[in-house]
Amino acid sequence: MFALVDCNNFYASCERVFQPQLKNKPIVVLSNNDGCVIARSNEAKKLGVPMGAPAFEYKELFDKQGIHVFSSNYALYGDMSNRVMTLLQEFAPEIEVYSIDEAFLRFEGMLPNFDFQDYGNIIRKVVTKGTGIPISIGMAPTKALSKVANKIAKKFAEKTGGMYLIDTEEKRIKALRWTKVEDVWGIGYRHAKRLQALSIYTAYDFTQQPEDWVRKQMSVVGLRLQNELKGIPCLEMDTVQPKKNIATTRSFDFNQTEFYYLRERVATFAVTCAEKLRAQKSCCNAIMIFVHTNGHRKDLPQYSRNVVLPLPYPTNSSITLTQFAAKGLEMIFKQGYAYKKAGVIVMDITPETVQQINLFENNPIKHRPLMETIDRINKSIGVKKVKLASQDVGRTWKMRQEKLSPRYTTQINEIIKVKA
DNA sequence: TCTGGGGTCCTAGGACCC
DNA sequence: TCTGGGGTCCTAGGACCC
Repeated sequence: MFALVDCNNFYASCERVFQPQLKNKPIVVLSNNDGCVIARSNEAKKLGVPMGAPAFEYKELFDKQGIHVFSSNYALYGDMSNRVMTLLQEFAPEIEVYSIDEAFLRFEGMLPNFDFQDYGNIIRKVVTKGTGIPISIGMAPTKALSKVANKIAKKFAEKTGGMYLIDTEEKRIKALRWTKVEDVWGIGYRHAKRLQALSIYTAYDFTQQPEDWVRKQMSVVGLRLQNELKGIPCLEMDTVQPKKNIATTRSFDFNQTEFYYLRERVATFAVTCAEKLRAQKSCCNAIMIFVHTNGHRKDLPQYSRNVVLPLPYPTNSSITLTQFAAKGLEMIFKQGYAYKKAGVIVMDITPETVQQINLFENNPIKHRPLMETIDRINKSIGVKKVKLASQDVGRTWKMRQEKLSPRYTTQINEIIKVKA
């Protein structure tokens, strides 16, 4: 038996934990730079705020309807997520943290008459009491079906109490007939359109299609999914593995035209990638740098390019990666364009312990003690206190975050105050 | 004025090997 | 009409997820 545990309106719920007066009030959370809506409370959804809505277009609605607006506070959401996941670990021998607000649990070794419904209710109570975050749970014999069950739990929260179990053939069929094909986990926009054109409207319809046809149209990915929906498990639990690519990319608050600015941004992105690599004890063997203009501005000339540079040896040194990032930027930067976004992606990641020394290059690991020291200092006195000179030492650059809430759970001076 | 930031997997085709 | 028969690796592009 699998369970999919999902936090309800996660970012909005995190904000609400520390501002309980916002219970039952509409809340939205914005993306970086306060660009567009990435999370909504149920009340905000009912008021007609769509996912991805540009904030500037909806400002009037926010004001008129008294919608509470927040900038993204990832320090808070990440910490709250860890708390939820830590509690969930107590309930199953295996857990897969699927995203910041979702986890699969796999149950094994339960007695034949084990009451999963009751167990799910207990998990909900413990997590909500321990963190303040409301959750929904779907349980079923496969991962894909537990996703379906979760959707039912959430959609019919009053009837289900936020926990739904698919444990009979009858319930499985009923659930699949209720699920629209475009809402199935693993069927995206494109496949949904194609399936609908062939009169395949529900998850149940999809399970009735011949296997070789599914295989041909949607590859083994689609076939696995079909089996999962039929109740045949094909998807394993994914334990935490080191990332294969690591990206740091940002849109700018305003268009940048100067090479000088972009070089600083790209250097900072490279440093962040290096830090992420060191945190997972990996090195990368290639680095990609990209820049592009604002695709929404049809009136401006457009330019978009990337370059992948192989590295002479595996590295996670901020210094080395910054140097290559600058070199890459020089290769692709063109004067005369208004750049809106840039990013650095480190690729071809290998474990730190496996070091192939290059015959013709100098000692590739000479930066390691320095990097360890920087990491240690930044950890003890606050992130990003020690920087490279190529970064924004003068703090010239800042993300727009006008509605940022305090980091209640990770900064001692921002901790919530309770008045006597 | 303003429109996010991450990830994964699969397939086909090209380039190469013997 | 005919033009071998295996392989591997890499990349771009497509599809999906949160």
